[in-house]
Amino acid sequence: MNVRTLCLAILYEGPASGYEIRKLSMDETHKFAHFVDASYAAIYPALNKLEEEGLISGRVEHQEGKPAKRVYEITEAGRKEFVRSISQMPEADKFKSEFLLMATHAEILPPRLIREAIEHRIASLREKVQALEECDTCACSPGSRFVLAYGLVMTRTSLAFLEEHRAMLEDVAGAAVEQDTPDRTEAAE
Amino acid sequence: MNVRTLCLAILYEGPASGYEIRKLSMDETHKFAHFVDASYAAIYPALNKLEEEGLISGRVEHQEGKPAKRVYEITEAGRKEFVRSISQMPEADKFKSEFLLMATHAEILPPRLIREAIEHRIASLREKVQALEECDTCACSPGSRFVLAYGLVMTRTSLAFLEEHRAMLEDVAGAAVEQDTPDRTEAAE
DNA sequence: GTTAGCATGTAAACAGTTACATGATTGT
DNA sequence: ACAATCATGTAACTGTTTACATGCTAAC
Repeated sequence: MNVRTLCLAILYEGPASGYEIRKLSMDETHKFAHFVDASYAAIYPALNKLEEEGLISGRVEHQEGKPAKRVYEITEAGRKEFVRSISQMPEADKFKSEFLLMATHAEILPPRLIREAIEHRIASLREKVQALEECDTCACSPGSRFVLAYGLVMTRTSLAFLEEHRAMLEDVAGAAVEQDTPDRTEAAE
Repeated sequence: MNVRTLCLAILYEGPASGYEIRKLSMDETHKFAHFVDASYAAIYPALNKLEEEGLISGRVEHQEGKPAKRVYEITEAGRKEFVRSISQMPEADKFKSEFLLMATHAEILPPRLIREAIEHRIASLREKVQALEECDTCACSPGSRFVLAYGLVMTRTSLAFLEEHRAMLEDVAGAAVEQDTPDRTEAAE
């Protein structure tokens, strides 16, 4: 998904400014967390283009004690365009994990690093589980409830797997590295 | 992860040509499937740059009945650089799902589309589970075994969740749309 | 009086894709 | 004859990020 669709998706829920869209796209507990996290430099031009196309309409809103903000609202044409853009057969999920890349190479990395990375990951997965558990599922649509429940199940599964199998990585960490001995050629090829 | 690191990761396992790296990066059952899928236009320049930097070295290999290929091998400096590049604390996993975006908005989409998307997803998840089950885990390192096992558990969980809760989406699909314009749907490719 | 947050935006750079260009060989 | 696979590569484009620029208010 691109920033354009992200903006439409968020504005479909209700009016927001560029700044608020950014905050929402970063909030892990928000449903859009499953999709993108965009920077301001991507959001503002996207909003301007969407307004040019008549898919959203903006108005300046003055606030006390804060700078004025430009609040956008989705138009009827925008709603149609959004529905059209999510009506194609979805592509397979895309997933990238630096942790799994590290895990694959546990043997050639220092045990300390592996242990730290595991602890770090467990901590952030626990945080995410907690945040998802605290979401008020009553407040949202059935579709969003499905997605939140899915996120919770997947995050719990990920956490449980790591807690159960962490020894698999910790026990082999550093096994294929000789620290002091210079020019050690590895046996495995 | 970027194409540069992908190339180093694959060449760390053994020599390969640009064409072969592409194939490996696309193979869902291969361990690198968890990381990136790069196009030729990204791989070839990356390989040239890595060779310039002395991190890999290439030689032309002539073949009978096929065009010659340029096979690259990782150098000692390349191995060091790869270890260095995966030694930073891993960032949180990145995940994008067009299916979940669609699911979130099940209410405003036609039931037919939702049903098709679910069937499609179930089919591809089943394929992935089967492919992962057929992987010969004995042949690979403990780190790779961990990653493969993780992939299998997560894929099975995703599949089970969808099979158990598909009704949640199917029952609400189209609930929030007025059929004022009858059957203006075009056949998707 | 400095840091943090609100708010919008631009310029330069980077990463990566699509489409194109080439050419050989094998199979239908 | 035509398509598919192997094999390498470039040009143009898209999308996105980093760093910068501005300025106002609130809190420490």
